[in-house]
Amino acid sequence: MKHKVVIIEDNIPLSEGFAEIINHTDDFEVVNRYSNCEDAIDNLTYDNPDVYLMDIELPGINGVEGTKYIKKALPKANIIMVTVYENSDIVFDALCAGATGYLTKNLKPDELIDALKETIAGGAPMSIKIAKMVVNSFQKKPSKIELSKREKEVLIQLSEGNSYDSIADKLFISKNTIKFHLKNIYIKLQVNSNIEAVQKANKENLL
Amino acid sequence: MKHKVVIIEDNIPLSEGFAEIINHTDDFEVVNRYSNCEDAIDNLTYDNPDVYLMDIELPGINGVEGTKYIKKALPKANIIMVTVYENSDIVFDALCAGATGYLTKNLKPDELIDALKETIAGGAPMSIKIAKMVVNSFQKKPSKIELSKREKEVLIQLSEGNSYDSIADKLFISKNTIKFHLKNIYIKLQVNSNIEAVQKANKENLL
DNA sequence: AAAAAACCTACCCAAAAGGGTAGGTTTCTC
DNA sequence: GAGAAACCTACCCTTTTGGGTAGGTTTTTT
Repeated sequence: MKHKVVIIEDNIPLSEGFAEIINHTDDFEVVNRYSNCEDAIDNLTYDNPDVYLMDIELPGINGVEGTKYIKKALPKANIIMVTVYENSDIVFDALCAGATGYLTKNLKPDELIDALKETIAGGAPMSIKIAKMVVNSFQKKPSKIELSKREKEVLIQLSEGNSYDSIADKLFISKNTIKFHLKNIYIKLQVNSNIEAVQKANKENLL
Repeated sequence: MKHKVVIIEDNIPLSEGFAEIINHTDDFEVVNRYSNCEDAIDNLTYDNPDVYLMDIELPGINGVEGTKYIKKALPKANIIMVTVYENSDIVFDALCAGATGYLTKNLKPDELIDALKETIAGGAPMSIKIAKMVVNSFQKKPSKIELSKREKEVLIQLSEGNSYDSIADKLFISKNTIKFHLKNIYIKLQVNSNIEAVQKANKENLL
């Protein structure tokens, strides 16, 4: 049994090209092609493919919203975004929406097939630049702000929802000392409330 | 000029195997091999390789800490983790530490070379499972908690560091209403302070 | 040994937040 | 058109925070 692929792409020549490539393989076949999400969504359970190839820029519902919808209806569906966009926001939006992989449209036939195979094998095919972007997103650049050990402890306790009183108890220091550290933290972090301090510390990875 | 590779791996046969494979290519050569991070760190600027292949489990400084150190000294260094661990914490720790890629040790010679090439091309080589893990980490599963529109607005304002008074002004409602919504939010989120509410809302992606 | 950071404590006061009760309107759903 | 849910407001009072001053000790750096 071949793995079923559905293509959602409004550029018909491109869509046909993909289908051509896929239908020449032994493992995959294109069971349907759509030029918009709406039509694809109407036939979700009928098509029930192993993999969707999804364009992002589509008339009507765009690829990211379409991905969310399909994922809600068919949580096990694999959706590979195939698009020209390498803008980071769009990439991350697509991944957050539930995309399994993300390829750019300049891909070679081999790469398309490899991506399909990787998807079936439980992987997440990505083009080189995208993979790099994704990995980079983990690399939090160190903040220039330096908190002392004690200040970090206080902030961690605070972030866990403790009041100054209970933090004082836990750290065996007085509430006044907690406030003293907080004041310094606010200055270092350029904020003036505990909420902002906790959020900024989280954002800058200070804890 | 061949691209320079340094291997940090305490399993000598494995290290030799990698070197053998790499030295048989036209594009890469192993300029040094170490069985611990300390020795590698001593020769950072002397070796100055294009790519490090780094084991995680090493005597002394482990691969993740070593990666942090090397990245600090040589920010442009490409460090590929090569390890048996597929535990998610370790993978993400390594990526956060600055690893360029992450491969598992059962890789084939071709895959190793491909990974090196991908690295030089500015990519982030990952084995299939790792790529999937990384992509999955973006897919925030929707929380079962539902906040009303107004509650979200209040929480967003709060997360931006505004006081109840200024939130009241911005939303054209009274401070009492702010407090009313907050009370309901605390119940829904099972917390009892604004800090916790903001943090939980962020974590659960409610805003 | 001197200087600089980091750490600790106490006190004061004003502002902000938490928790409770008690009412009302608007909007959507059945 | 009844009921539910979301939304809104006003009180009350207690606790918690923020911001200030003014001192001290310990630890690290120069």
